[in-house]
Amino acid sequence: MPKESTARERLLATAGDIFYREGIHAVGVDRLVSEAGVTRATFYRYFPSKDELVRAYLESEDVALRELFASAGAAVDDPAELLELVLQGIAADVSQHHTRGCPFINAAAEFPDAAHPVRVAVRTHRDWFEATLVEVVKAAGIAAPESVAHSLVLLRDAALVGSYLDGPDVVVPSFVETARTVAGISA
Amino acid sequence: MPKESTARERLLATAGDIFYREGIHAVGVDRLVSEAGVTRATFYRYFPSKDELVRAYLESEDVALRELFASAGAAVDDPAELLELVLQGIAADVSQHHTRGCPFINAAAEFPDAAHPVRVAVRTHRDWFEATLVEVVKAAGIAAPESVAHSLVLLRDAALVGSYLDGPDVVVPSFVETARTVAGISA
DNA sequence: TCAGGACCAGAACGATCATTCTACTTCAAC
DNA sequence: GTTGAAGTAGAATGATCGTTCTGGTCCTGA
Repeated sequence: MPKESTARERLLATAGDIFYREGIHAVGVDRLVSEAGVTRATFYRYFPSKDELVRAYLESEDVALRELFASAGAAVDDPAELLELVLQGIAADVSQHHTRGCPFINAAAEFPDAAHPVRVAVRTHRDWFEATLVEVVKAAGIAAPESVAHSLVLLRDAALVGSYLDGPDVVVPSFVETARTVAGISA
Repeated sequence: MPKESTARERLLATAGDIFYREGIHAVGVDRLVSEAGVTRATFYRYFPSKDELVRAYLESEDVALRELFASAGAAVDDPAELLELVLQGIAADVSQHHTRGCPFINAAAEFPDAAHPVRVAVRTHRDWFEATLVEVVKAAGIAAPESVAHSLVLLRDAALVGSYLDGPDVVVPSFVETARTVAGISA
């Protein structure tokens, strides 16, 4: 009953699944359309190219995280509590949801050209994430918020990658502890 | 004058360059052989498959880093000084040499199957690196060396990825500072 | 009723993929 | 002096790549 096309949504959802789990250059259009139950013609009706679907996939990941932050910000009043919630949220995401690394880092590994739309989407996401973290850290009244936010971005990258390659059990406690140290929060 | 084949060496060197700079699935055998000045027949004389060349590429990266650590260990006596040298070495490597991220992390992004030879090479490398860091940290007389070494592995992952995506100027100082904090070393 | 858009089914495009093959040259070793 | 390994050149394999096309079905809105 959706006025918005269901074929496009299925395509995007399928792409999100498969691109993340198996890589981007490794999966072809045939695979995508057959998995989404859609024909090639329909694919090219909604996306001018495969690259554009890749970009849309990253954009939807970006949107999902922004919404997560927005709802977390709305649910919590105390800024210090929000920071703690963010750290816990990252830890949970890394152990349960994003177990194959960071979609943006993985995509960047496959797209060396920084001017490519896919890389622009990565850049956009990282800029937003960094700026958002600066706000959260600043609101929590922590000194040198830019520097701390930088470190937290680094640590989240590391947590995502490390959880994929070494397992969350080793990495997540290390992430939480290091993040608290950097932010100057006592356990 | 080398008894050892020069064709194989050229192939491996070329693969190291191109795989790192452009990704793995993105470059074909045609490209590799033409860039190395070698024919397809010669390629398949030395490597049973492209995947095997990928594995050999990662192995050579692994060997290079082990040699770097070995020579650093031989050049320095004071364990605390060695740890500092390792941190500086990572910082330098990240800003000057490995500016397209971590070869192992990038490869893992393209090879989702943990049992694949390429992923086994990644596993081997990370196990060695972690164990080596534990030794260095322990020798420096730092408390909880396993935990600290874990954190340093994470931070190096983050520095490599972050330097690629955000630039070394932002990331390297953050890496050095956070690493010193984690290791309990004063500036 | 019928026009038009959304979608399906499937063939076809030229290009490129990894891999294998034949045929010829070069050179060192026995 | 000959055998054989190492290499070159380049065609050929079948599969898959991203993309386009033809033709038909279904459903909705005017």
